[in-house]
Amino acid sequence: MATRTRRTERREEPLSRERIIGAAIELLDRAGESGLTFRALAERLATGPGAIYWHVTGKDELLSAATDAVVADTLAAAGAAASTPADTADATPQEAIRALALGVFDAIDDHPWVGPQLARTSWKSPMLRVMEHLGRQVQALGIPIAAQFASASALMYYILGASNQNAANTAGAPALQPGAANRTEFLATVSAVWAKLDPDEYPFIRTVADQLPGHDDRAEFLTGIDLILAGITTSAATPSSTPH
Amino acid sequence: MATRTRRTERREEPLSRERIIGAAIELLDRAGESGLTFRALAERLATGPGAIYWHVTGKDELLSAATDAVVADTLAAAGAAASTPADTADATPQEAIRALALGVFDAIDDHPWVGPQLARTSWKSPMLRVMEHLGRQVQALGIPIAAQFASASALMYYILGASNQNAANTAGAPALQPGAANRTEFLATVSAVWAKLDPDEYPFIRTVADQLPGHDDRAEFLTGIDLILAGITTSAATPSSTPH
DNA sequence: ACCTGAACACCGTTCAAGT
DNA sequence: ACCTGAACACCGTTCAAGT
Repeated sequence: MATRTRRTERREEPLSRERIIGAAIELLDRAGESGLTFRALAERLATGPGAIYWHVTGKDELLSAATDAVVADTLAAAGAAASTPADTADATPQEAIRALALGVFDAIDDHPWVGPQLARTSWKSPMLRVMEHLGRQVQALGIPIAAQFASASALMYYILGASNQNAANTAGAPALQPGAANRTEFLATVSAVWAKLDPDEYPFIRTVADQLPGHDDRAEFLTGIDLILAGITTSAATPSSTPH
Repeated sequence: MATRTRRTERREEPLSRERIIGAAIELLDRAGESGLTFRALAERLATGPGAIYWHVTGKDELLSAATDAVVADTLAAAGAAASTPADTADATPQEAIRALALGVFDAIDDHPWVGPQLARTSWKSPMLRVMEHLGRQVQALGIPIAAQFASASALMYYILGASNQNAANTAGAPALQPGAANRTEFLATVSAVWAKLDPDEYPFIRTVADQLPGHDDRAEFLTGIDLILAGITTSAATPSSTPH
């Protein structure tokens, strides 16, 4: 987790890139991407808007740095949890991948602005870091080299997309943020809307509508991970099984 | 494909929601998300900024409508191509899913702003439409009901994430947009950067770096689709194979 | 009913001026 | 070297006024 700083900054400590990024993360967590403003940031840091530009080139770099910080924290925590003997003796690659995936899932749930930011930043350092960790476990699974990149990519994109969707759903009920109660309420609402869709246009969505309310988001997320893991291992066993 | 309108609008035809959305898509395609401005839009439509608000509630709705239009066009085209006897006699569900996936992939390649927009919009109509089409094919595969949603979701998120990444890569070389030559050049540059990463921090990325330049993006994308399809079918054959 | 365009309250960013 | 804060060039959105 990113370091929590006090609401009102003590002005004695000088401005620094680190403090700016920390304050930016706080603003983003509380008010979303539109909440990050150089003026709001300056007020929070008890300085002027221009001062920030001495430590940071602009808003883009600030957003990247904030995203990078969150992801780095997440991977450090997930990596430690997976490889420390304190957890489970020696984790299988599958277990390590699940732990990694859940780490990203929870991080994006805590910081909903991170998802869109990751998707936007092409192959910059945060995505690279996640890919690196996933790729090592894919290698540990014994997947042939030629299929490793595709395997890690499939996991990566699923993790990013599902986490993003989940975070967007959570933000969908704008009243209270962390309440688990109103999230299930939100899902019930969505389910009701789906059930009323045009049967000719949305037959599949309708049949699936009543499964929605009971879902545990994290469990459902892991189901998808397992599904892709199954695809990775069986595809490696019988290479190029399906022609295109 | 969305209807191309002339650069300078003939001012005889009255303003309409449809014309506004068309002009918005043109602006987005040419200049990206930041290029869509009510002032630029007004100039293009030979009117004032305020006029647009009579047909559209605001920028958010305009962006949603533009995204919806692109996705609707794409699905209409992909659906027709997959189900028409003119193409191949009767397509298997796998082939239909690949066609659908490629349709979205190409659409996001043509309209890079669509990807982030789709990811942002939770379970609104464009995503729902894609899910519906994917879900029908998943049903056609004979997947049990309980696993259908997870299967369609995995496909959906992979498609969205991979298409997005590809579009971001294409936009990464800002000089010429459609040139296939400089995209491979871009990948060569990325590969070179990856090869020089710290061996202790990025062992996996380094081993994978030299595979990057030769890749056909669309083929690589389909490899991932096939991998997930393999997971879907084998998971259905042996339910809950991997515990969590 | 539909359009105009000035005006309002914001932005990110710059930069002369201070310490 | 680091900070200040006014100023610039933009935004999305509103709204009285026109036709």
